[in-house]
Amino acid sequence: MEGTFGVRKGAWSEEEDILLKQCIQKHGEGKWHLVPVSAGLNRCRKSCRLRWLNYLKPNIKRGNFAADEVDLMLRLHKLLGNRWSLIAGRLPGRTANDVKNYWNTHLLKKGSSHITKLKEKPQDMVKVNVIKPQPWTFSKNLTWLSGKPAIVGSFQKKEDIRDISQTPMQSESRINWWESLSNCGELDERATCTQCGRLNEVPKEIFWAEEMAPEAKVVGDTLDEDVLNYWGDLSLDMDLWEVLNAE
DNA sequence: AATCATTCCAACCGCAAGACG
DNA sequence: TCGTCTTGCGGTTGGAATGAT
Repeated sequence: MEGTFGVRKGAWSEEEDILLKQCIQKHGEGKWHLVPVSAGLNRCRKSCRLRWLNYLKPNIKRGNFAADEVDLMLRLHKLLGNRWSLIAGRLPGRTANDVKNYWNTHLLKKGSSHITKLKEKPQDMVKVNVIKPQPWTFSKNLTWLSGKPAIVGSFQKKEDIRDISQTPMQSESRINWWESLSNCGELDERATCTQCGRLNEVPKEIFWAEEMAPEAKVVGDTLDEDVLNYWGDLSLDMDLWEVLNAE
C-alpha cells in the first residue's frame, strides 16, 4: 500500500492512529504539512488531516443517525444543497463525510419519502423568511426550581437586556461576550427550547423560526459549557445566514 | 458452504480559495 | 500582480462486511 515516493496509502493501522493522536495532542490541530514529519508517519498531509477530522477527533459521534438529525439534514440540504461541511456544522459530532455518505446511501439512492415530500413543495415554499441570528441573553428575573424544569423567564433580544455593542461575527467579541456573561453572575442556568425540549436549541429556533419569540425554560445546573455551546451554535447560524443571504 | 450482489464507509483525488512572499 | 504553497471541500472509488441465492 505505497503510493508515489513511498508514501503509505490505504487503511490506517492502530499504531498510525496513536502516532497521529499523540502528535495533535502535543502540537494541536493545523499545520498539516508538518504533521507527517513530527508524527513520524509515512503518510501525506491530506491523509493525516482526513484521518483526524473524520475518525480520530474527539466527540465524533458514531452509529446511526437519529430521526431528528435526519430531519435537520433534510431541511439544511434543501436550503444549502451539497454543502456537507455546513450541514455537518449543525449536526454535533457528525462529520461532513458522515453526512455525505449518509445522504448518498440512505437518502439519495433509496428515494427517501422525506425527499419526495420536500420535492413536492413548490419552490417558493422553500424560501423561508430567514431572520439574521442575533445573540440572545437571559432576562434578569430568572428563578431556578431545584431539580425540575420551570418556565420562569424568556430569551430576549440582546438590546432589551444588556448592551452588547459588538456583533457575533466580530472576531474579538466572542470571548468578550462570553467573559462578560460569566462574570456578571446573572447567567447561571441552562436553557432549553420549549418547543423541542432540548438543550442549545434556541439558536436553531432563531434560525428556522419566522417569528422571533421563543419562550425558554430554565432546567438545570450551572454549566459554562452550555453558554459556549450556545455561542458556537449562534456563530454557525451566522455562517448559514451569510450563505443564504448571499444567494 | 460457496458464490455473487449489494451496502456502507473510510480514504483518495482534483479543484478552488486564501495566505503569503 | 503573479506564482507558490497550504488548506478545505465535494465527488468518487475501493474494499470489507453483509445479505441473497
